[in-house]
Order: sequence, then C-alpha cells, then structure tokens
Amino acid sequence: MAVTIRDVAKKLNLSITTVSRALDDYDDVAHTTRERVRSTARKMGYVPSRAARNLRRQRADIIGYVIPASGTRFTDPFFSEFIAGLGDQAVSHNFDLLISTATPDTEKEKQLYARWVSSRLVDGIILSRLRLEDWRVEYLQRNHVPFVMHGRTQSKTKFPFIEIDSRAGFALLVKHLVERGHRRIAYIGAPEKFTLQRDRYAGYQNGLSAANIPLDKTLVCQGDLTRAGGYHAAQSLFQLRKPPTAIIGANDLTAEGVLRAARERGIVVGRDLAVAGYDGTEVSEHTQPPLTTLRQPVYETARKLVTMLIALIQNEPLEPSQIILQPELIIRESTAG
Amino acid sequence: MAVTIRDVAKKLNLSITTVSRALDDYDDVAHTTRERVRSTARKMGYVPSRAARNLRRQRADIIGYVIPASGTRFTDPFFSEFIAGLGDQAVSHNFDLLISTATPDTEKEKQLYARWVSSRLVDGIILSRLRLEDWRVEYLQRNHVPFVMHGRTQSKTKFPFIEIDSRAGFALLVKHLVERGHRRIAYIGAPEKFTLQRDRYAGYQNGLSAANIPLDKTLVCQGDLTRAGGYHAAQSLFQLRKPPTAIIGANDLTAEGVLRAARERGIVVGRDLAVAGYDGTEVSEHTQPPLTTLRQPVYETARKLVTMLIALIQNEPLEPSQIILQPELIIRESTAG
DNA sequence: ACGAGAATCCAAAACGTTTTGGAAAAAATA
DNA sequence: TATTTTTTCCAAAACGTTTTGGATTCTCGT
Repeated sequence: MAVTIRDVAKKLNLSITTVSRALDDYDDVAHTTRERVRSTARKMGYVPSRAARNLRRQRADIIGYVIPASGTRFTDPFFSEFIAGLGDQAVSHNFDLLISTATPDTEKEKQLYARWVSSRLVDGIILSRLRLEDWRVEYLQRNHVPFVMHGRTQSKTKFPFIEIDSRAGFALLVKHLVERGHRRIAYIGAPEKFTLQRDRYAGYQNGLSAANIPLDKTLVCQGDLTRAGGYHAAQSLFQLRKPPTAIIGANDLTAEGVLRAARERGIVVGRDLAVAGYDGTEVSEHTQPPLTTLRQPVYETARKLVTMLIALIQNEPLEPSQIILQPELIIRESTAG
Repeated sequence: MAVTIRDVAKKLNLSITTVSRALDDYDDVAHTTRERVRSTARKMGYVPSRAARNLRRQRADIIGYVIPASGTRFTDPFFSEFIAGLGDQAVSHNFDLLISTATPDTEKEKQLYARWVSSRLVDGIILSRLRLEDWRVEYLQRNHVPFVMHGRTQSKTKFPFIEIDSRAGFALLVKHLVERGHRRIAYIGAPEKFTLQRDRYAGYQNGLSAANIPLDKTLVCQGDLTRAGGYHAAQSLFQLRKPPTAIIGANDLTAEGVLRAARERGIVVGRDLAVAGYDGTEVSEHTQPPLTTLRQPVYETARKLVTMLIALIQNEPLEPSQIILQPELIIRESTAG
C-alpha cells in the first residue's frame, strides 16, 4: 500500500542502505546522490514506517502521561494546560504523547501503566500528583522505564523532578491574609496520601506560626481538589460557632467551591470572607470575584519536564535534574476584605 | 533485555508459533499445552512487543486526537471530558490514544496530522470542531485513514459522525428566554468558519422568528469560544444604546466571560440580565450564578465515537454511522430574571 | 605508474512478532 | 488392517527499517 524504502531504492537503482543513510544525513553518501534520494523520496511521498523503525531501533519515540481523574472527567483546568505543554514539547523533539485517564491508586491505573510499560509502548513516562508512597516510582524503577516527576514522593529521591515550592507558597498566602487582618484562617486540603497535601498543609502551618497564630484544628478540612470538595468543606466551615474569616483552598478548584458555598449563604467574598486558591489557572481570573491565588508556571513546567524526560531516554546528561520553583502570589479581589 | 516469545518457546521446548497461537487462543493447540504456555508466559513476564506486533500486523492499535487549542492552552473543560471519554473507551478496546494540541488551520496542525498519517503511527483519527470547509476530511480520505467526526462539515457527507443538534438546541434556548419575557436577545457566536457557528446561529435565528422577533444584527457578536471572547463581546453589547436583556453564548466559556463583564458593570445576572451558554460542562454548575445551558453528553459521545472509529478500522459494519442527538435544556439561575 | 587512503556504495543481519502451508502423530472410519 | 480425518505442532516467510562490516572505485602523492 504505502511506499516503502525499497520502492525508492528500486526507482533509483540504489540499495536500501544508501537510501536510508542518505535520508539520515550520513556523510558516507555522495552529495549528489543524497539530493537525488531526497527529491525522489519526497516526490514519491516516502515516510519511514514508524512500526518498522521502532522495532529496529528498540524505541517508540512516545512518552506517556496518565491524567489523574475522578470518575468520568478530569475537571481541573490545570491538566489542560499541562497536557498542552507536554504535547507541544514532545512534538518539537519528534516524540509523541500517549494519554489516558485513571483514578489514582485504582486497579485501572495499575493496568494502564502495566500495559504501557510491559509492551514497551512508551519510552518514558511523566508522573504528576505524586503520592507520599507512590507505587509508580518503585514500579517504573524496577522496570527500567525512564520517568520524571511533577512534585515528588515522601522520601528523598534520586530521580528527576520539578517541584513548585508550595510550602513556601502557602506560608506566603497566610502571611498575606494576616496582613489583611485575618486571624481565623481555614484550610481545605487534599487527601492525605498526596505529597502536595503534606507540603501545602505544612506551609499553612508555617504561615500561622510565623504570625503567632495557634493552629485551630477545627479550621482544617479535607477536600478532594474538586469544586464539590471545596463546596462541601466550606459549608461545614460556615456552620462553626466561630466560622473563619478567611479560607484557603488547596487548589483553585477547591477555592471555587468555597466561592459557591459562600454565595449560597449570602456571604460576600472579598468583604465578609477572604478566599484564596493555588495554581493560577486561567479560571481564577474569571471567578466572581477573581481569585487570589499562587501561580505556578504550568505550561512551562510541562515543557521542561518533557525535555528532561527525553534527555533521560536518550541517556544524555541531565543538569540539573531536580528543580524547585517558587510560586508567585497573585492578589485579586477575593481577599480584598 | 525484555523477555521475548523465543525465550518462552525455548523454555518449553516448543516453537514460537505454538506459543504465539496458544496465547492468542487458537484452537489448533492442545488444551494442556495452552495452559502450560499461559502459565510460564505469565511466570516469565512475557508480553508481546508492540513494535514487532505492529510491524507484522500493519496496524498500531492507536487512535489520534488533536485538541483545538488557542495559544498555549486549551481552556475549554469540554475537552477534558471529551478526552477522558476517548481514553477510557480506547483502552477498553485495547487501543491507545495519542494526543496533541494545535490551533485550527495553522501550519502546526497540518504537520501534526501529516506526521501521524504518513508514518502510519495511528490507525484512525477523531475529528472535532469541524470547519465548514475542512481540509482534514479531504486529507484523511485521500490517505485512506479511517476517521469519525464530532459534528460535520458544510456539505452532506458519507463519513461517520455524531452531531448534537445545536440548531434545535439554540432555538429551544431562545424560546425559553422569550417565555421569560425577553425580546432583546443577543448572541455571541464563534468564528464563522466553524460549522457549529453556522448551526447555532441558525438555531438562534429560528428561535427568534418562531417568536416573531426580527433579527437585530447589532445584537449579534462574534466571539472565539473563550472566556476572553465572551467578555469583550459583552462589553461592547453593554455599550449599546439599547442593550440586550438576555445574552446567549455559543458555549459555556463565552457565557462565563459575559458573567464577568456583567459583574464588572454592576449588572446582576439573573435579575437585570439573563445569560445562557451551551455545553453543560461541570463549570456551568459552579458559576455565579449557575448557568442556564444546553447539555450535551460529552463523555458518552466521546466513547461512542471511539467505538465507531474502531469498528471502522477493523472493517466491521457500522450501523448507524451517522448519529444526531438532542441537547437537553438545563435551566438555572442565570436566566431567572 | 603504483600504492595508500578517501569516498561511495551495498549485502546481509537483526529487531520480535504473526501467519501460511504443511508435516507428523493420533484417532476415526472403512 | 488400510485409509481417511482430526489433532497438534512447526519451519519459514514476511512486515520495513537501521546498522554492521566490508567491497569497490576514485583521488592523490610519490
């Protein structure tokens, strides 16, 4: 059906070796033949078969990423931006991006990774939303699959990652709220198994103690990084005898849920209540009121992660292999009060 | 490195043929050997190499989808849900999903499709956000690449698609607004090249004429399916001598932009102004106020599209190959006034 | 004019499967 | 028992590349 390297060789009375090497710019093929090969290959519409090339080269030029979803959708716009970054950078390195969704720590997730790894469908994997104890790290290591992480696991690791210093970020956020006169600052976190929860919660605590505010456990709730989670947690916070005057969400989505709960109770955010989030996705500009948040460079991080992963795959030196970035505090109307 | 079929065969003193056929459940292998092969293959951790299999079978078991992005991100949560559906269904058919992002009708988009098609990296492609004249349809047809469409092009087509009858939907939306007493209903559309714009705009017009309201062109704006687009279009609508009392956005994102513009002008949506969108993504529940919208079954549509595509790839009969669904009107507070 | 080195080219192997077209052995039929 | 049929297995080919390890021709200095 499709035109193969043999067709090109035959038409030019050359060996397939020469055609292959001409197209790959080896210098053991004469300049004139190189041109001849190039032009007829183009004319005949020859493009090497990925399958054959993969088999021979023992790699697929494909990287994989599993989007952490909950149920039938991944609602976090964070991932939209992340994926765009991954895809763009992959293509610019002549790689492609394989995607699927799975709820963390489910059987489906395990099967997905196993599927990709064991059949050597992907050359490397991007990991995000790491867990304190993350089976994926151990699994990929054991199977010698290159990977890079957005965030990291509990323990010190030798593997490459990019981390946003959310601990510092949340301390900053608390400081900002304290400066606005808040003392009863609530925190709606993520499930405890996620590393990000440990860090963000620690940052929250650090911020409080820096301001000499004792930790009030009744002001600490667990969400699930979704709007619904923030919504329900906020409702319970509002029912406290002494409700908080400020609420921080573990991410923008959580904060959005808070916004909705507040509105339903007739609480005016930015006046009666301060609300802040984390991520700095585009949505946070468009909430009502616009959300104070910590912005992390999602798109750029994704691109950088891909670059790191590909270097790893190709056994190139990776320097530095562990990057920590500072989030940027963006103050908007939601903490005006 | 990895264990191959030869390793398994050697260990069992069988030919690779028999191993292969045993694992593939052919009935020309004895029951007992089948079991022997199965168990040692599992024990040795043998999984067929995708590269080798692809080369031999002349297919990759991969389908591709290019997310229409604008700039560095695709902001529409519609696509999050869509991708989740594509990925889930692909995996359940033992396929995988290749993803990238590109702005419609750019050089990058062309290269992306060419890359996938010419090297036979994907077996089929999902097309969404079709244009009236869509080069992709002609291109894929010419290259004999199976594809299915979410929506369709201008002309009648023989290719499989699933379409949401947004024409009927928008007429319904207008009817709803008219029943709430609105006569000056604005419409913020999408770029004209998209088929969805033609349909939604037509639906809007149909709705108006059904209510005997003449079309007022000053109430028709062009957006770009983003929040920013809706925001700016709304601003210009508000500056009209006789501003509209209701605004319909071509999608939820556009409507969200309207919400923000309204809020900045001190207009209370749901009382002074009615706003409605289209898509019914989760975001629309969480806007302030919650958005009246037309819900289309994004996740299910995505799954169905994959099933259709895979049937096409495997030359199975496809019945029916052209599906039209009705969107569901969801009335929320944004059109309460 | 001769040998050395450079410049070009190529045959063959290998990557790991699936599938084709039998062959050998066992079972059924005559 | 002789023949046919069924069962069970396998050798070899093919998929389309890239790479290895020469082979051939050309160029040039002597």
